[in-house]
Amino acid sequence: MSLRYAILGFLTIRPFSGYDIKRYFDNSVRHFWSADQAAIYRTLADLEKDQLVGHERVEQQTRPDRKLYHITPAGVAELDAWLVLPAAAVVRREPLLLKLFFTNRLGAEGLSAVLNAELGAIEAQLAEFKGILESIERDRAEVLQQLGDGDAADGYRKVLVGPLITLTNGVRLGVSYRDWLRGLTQAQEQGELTDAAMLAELHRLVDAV
Amino acid sequence: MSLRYAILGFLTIRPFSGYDIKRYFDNSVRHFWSADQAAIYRTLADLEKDQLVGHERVEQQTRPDRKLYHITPAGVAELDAWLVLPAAAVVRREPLLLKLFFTNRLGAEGLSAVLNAELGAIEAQLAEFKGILESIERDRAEVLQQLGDGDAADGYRKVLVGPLITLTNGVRLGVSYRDWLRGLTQAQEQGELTDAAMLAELHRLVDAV
DNA sequence: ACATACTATAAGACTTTACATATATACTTG
DNA sequence: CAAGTATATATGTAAAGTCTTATAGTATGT
Repeated sequence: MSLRYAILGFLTIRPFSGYDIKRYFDNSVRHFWSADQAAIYRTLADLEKDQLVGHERVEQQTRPDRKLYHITPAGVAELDAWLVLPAAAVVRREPLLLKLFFTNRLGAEGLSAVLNAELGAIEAQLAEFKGILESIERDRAEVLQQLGDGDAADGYRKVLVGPLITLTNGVRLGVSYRDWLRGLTQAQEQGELTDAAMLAELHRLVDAV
Repeated sequence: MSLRYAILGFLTIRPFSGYDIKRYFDNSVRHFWSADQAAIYRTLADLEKDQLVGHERVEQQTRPDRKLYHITPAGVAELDAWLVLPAAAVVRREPLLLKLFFTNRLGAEGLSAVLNAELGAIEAQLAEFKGILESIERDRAEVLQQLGDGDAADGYRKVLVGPLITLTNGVRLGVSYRDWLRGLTQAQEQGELTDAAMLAELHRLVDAV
């Protein structure tokens, strides 16, 4: 369960409430990590039981009190130990690929419907990435102007590298995915979605590896 | 739960036992779908309860009896209805990206260790894809020679298209993933794993979209 | 001779994730 | 003014998936 580590990681940036963490997830790492709100609150409770995080109650007049969680030294140690471990193999389950695996049962109209729906989804995601990039740059310009040139600015820039790396992954793989879908659509339109044509393409790809 | 549909799909090819299905999963679709052995047997029982599949007991002297499952007309209808639906959005959870998101805590050695482990894994997978392609081609040549030129051969070739499509996806995305990892390794070696350099690369990528 | 792996199915316990709902208040929008 | 959205935490429950163990014979390798 790496949700524990995801939360510990966020808490190394600064203290957060459960509600904050949920929003942070949804805004910054949704394309490679998502978490249920209920799971976040329960995991925070677990982490606290293990003394990896602690919290202070922050009273609010107009809203329910916030529980502002912070990471403990033991929590930092646990996180750092996990970070250097090779990443666990991921179990993938992609319903679209499953559908395409049975293309022969889909029929031409069914196939183009499925492909078009997926193309729309990936294009929306690429647009979202563009938005994320822009918002990161706006933030960065603002923060760097405030901080000037010093250790604080250096620290901020180092923290930025990780999010930028993952964003690069999203954009690169997203583009490949879109191109693959476009290729399929085109092949279908030109009646080239045959075993022979696919095999030829695969050879091109594999030989270039 | 699309495991139901995955199994229904396989049973449209020909009857299978639970054991067969598990092997089929592991050999052909593991890179985008995996299933637990216990889950397969339970799902087969569920599908039978819903009368979407049936089975005959095949006696064996040397081994436990096989239950050879076949799909029913109701099962085919259920599968075909699912196939044309737009694919459900996938929830991704990628531990590697989570680690890289917190690159600033990883340190240089930790980062290269994690990147190298992942590079090894993806290169092994690409090699596996190459092997799958070769085995498909061997099979194809053999089967087509047996079948000659007729409806049976046409049917076989149509069934092949789906697997080839998903394999193309695996190879294309795998190559992109590997190139992304290589880029990171190179950038790190050259001390260019900075926010400014990453932002510049992201701009190149996003502008090309 | 012994250990390991393959064929074949299945039940039990457990973990993880998802979905719904509860509570309480403020602010916005039609 | 009603409905919806946002803030903030928490519980209950169902579904889905994983891990372990059981049975039982064969085959293969060391």
